[in-house]
Amino acid sequence: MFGDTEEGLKERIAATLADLGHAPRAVDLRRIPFSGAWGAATSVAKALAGQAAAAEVAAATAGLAKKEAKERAAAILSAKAQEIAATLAARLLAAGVADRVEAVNGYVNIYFDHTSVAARVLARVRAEGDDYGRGAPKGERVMVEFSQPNTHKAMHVGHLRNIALGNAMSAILARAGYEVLRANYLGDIGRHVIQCLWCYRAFHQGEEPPERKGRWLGEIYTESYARLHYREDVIGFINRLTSEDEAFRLAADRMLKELWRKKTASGEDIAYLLGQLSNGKGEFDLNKLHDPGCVADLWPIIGAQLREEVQPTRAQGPLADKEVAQRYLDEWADLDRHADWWVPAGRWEEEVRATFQEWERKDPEFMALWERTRAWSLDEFHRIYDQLGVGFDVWFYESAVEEEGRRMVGELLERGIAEVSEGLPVVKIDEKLGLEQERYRVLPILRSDGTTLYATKDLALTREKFERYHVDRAVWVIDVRQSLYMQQIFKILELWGFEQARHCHHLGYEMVTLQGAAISSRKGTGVLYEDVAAEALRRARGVIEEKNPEMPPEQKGRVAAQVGVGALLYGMLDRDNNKVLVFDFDEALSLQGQSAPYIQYAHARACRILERAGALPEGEQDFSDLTDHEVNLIEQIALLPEEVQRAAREYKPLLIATYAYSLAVRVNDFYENCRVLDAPEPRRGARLVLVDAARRALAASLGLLGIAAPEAM
RNA sequence: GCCCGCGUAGCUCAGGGGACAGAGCAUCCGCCUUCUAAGCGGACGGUCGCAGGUUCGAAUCCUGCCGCGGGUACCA
Repeated sequence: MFGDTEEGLKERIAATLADLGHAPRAVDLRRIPFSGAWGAATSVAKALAGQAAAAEVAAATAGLAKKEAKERAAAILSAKAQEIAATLAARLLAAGVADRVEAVNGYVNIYFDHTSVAARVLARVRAEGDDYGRGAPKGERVMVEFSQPNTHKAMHVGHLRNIALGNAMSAILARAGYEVLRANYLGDIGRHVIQCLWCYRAFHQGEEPPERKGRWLGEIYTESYARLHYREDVIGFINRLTSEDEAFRLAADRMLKELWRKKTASGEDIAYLLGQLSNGKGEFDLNKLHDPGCVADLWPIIGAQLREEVQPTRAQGPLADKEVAQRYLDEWADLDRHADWWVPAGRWEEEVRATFQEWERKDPEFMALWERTRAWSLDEFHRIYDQLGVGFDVWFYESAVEEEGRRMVGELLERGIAEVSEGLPVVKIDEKLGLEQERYRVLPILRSDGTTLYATKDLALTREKFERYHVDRAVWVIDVRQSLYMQQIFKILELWGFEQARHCHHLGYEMVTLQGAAISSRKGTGVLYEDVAAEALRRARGVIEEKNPEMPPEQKGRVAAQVGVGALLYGMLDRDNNKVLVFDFDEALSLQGQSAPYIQYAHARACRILERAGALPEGEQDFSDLTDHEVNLIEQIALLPEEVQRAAREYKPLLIATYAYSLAVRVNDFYENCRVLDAPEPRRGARLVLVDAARRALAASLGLLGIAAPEAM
């Protein structure tokens, strides 16, 4: 907290306490929490008071009621603490520890000499320049894997949280002194890709748009999901309907008579349907029908019944709850738009499996299609990374680790780490670790049909990280829901003998939701990154036009991008990663208050002062008679190096996000209260040096968050 | 069932043993002849989910309970 002086200070306090006859005990040090007061405080006196006054307290409170006794004890202890603090403070002062040492409230406050500490801090910032805050090299190589988008799917704002966290974490670790490798791992194969390509070939071959093909592919994926789940959705709908709508149940008999007249359904199926539609249990199961096709004929009859419930034409019908019926009618209409899917849907799953086989046997035609469409997605991803200013050192692809994954499964089986259970290779982790209670459970590492799982590839890939990239520590930025899975992977790697596995870390984050509903690219309920970013840039541009119309148009565009994207990124970083983030468009795009633009603005203001001032003054400046505004700012600037270390240690970019904001608050406070350019010398020179240091600290902390620091806004 | 996370101002969130619990948004009032007002000052607003415990001291640590979310062998 106070650099090299911290340990020394603690030792001197401890020695002084020993001198005063107190038993040895740990000495705490913290910052004095008052504005304008800069120094270290210790609460040892409070702790010592508890022991020193124990007997006195016991005597004074004997026989008193609990509440009274407590108040009495508190009074005695607080007086005792202040007494010890006062003695200690006097000794420290006499010993020349500092020019000002005071006992306040039982604390001992050791005040820094503003002038000399300010000079030291600002000299350090100036000497280190753009490297201010960089920690000494740790000699450890860390790989941070993040982003991991799936090709053939759209990028939505949920993915942005991952990118923002991973990018910031990488920057923080790098500045803290680690050698960092940023890795991306693209899901370019798997069920989702096969599904998308099946849908593309079956329904959209040759109709791709001239641009934004990646996005279009995402839409195809969403459609494939809807198609493949169509029957399930219909059955689910019927089950909910029959359990909730009594009028509907009572009409079952009439509806099935109508179906019977169509003569398409067998008597057995009619009987089954009648039972399911009228019993209200919601257990209708498609597999129990001889001919699922009859549901297609029943479907319009269901719709007619719901319309009848909403707007009765027959007087004698049972009374329906119109609100419920209307809700179901709306849902029916949604599903009815794709009524023609029902019959062919029966063979789609089969078609998808066949497509999977094409991949497995590397069918040339299929491979060509896969590569072509994959490139569409990759192009789009690269555009997004460029806009975000995110770069990667290593690109991994799921498609490239499948084979290695299979080999690895063989190896794990041979070594007895994995075993075949219930027809597939698994690792019984708890059993292998000899744990009595279930904790890591069982992880399947290959499907029973021999196709690979995510775990298959992940295990193989991680081994590659260790062996080929020689990383000492691997960090995964992934959804918290993978938390158990990640622990399983770490344990398996440990069982496998990888020492590095003990230092691996899962940087989990909670999901991004949309007013309660989870974002899902399967269901297409996401807010696409592209759309949000476009709007963010548009709003930022609007503010620039208003505030700074003189700025050259080319610069306006650049700054709008820096501000808009910055606002989005900051919104992803300024809350704890294990808190659900409800994405609010206006809040995320806000350009005021606690936000990236606020911090960027403080930076731009500092830049403007420096620009107008010309060159920085050379030599030592006089930092005597600093105002509270200046002291508070310097104190915050001085904090950056340790905040970087803490953020790296705790895997918390949030710490930097909060730090940057408080720094900007202090810069603005300084700006409002302290004139620089028209201040008399030597004050002017000293303040210019301070502004320069503040500017560097702001730029550095924004950089750690992956956010640009424009010089003008 | 078991495991993990969350619960702090009207809303969104910081703070995770210490000195009066802090921001932003929202609402209201004030500040641009002075280095960019994307700013600044002020007002309003809190039994820190509940109950015990540990401690000189608990929003913070421990236990139990309540509420919400997530995970729990062939999804990723």
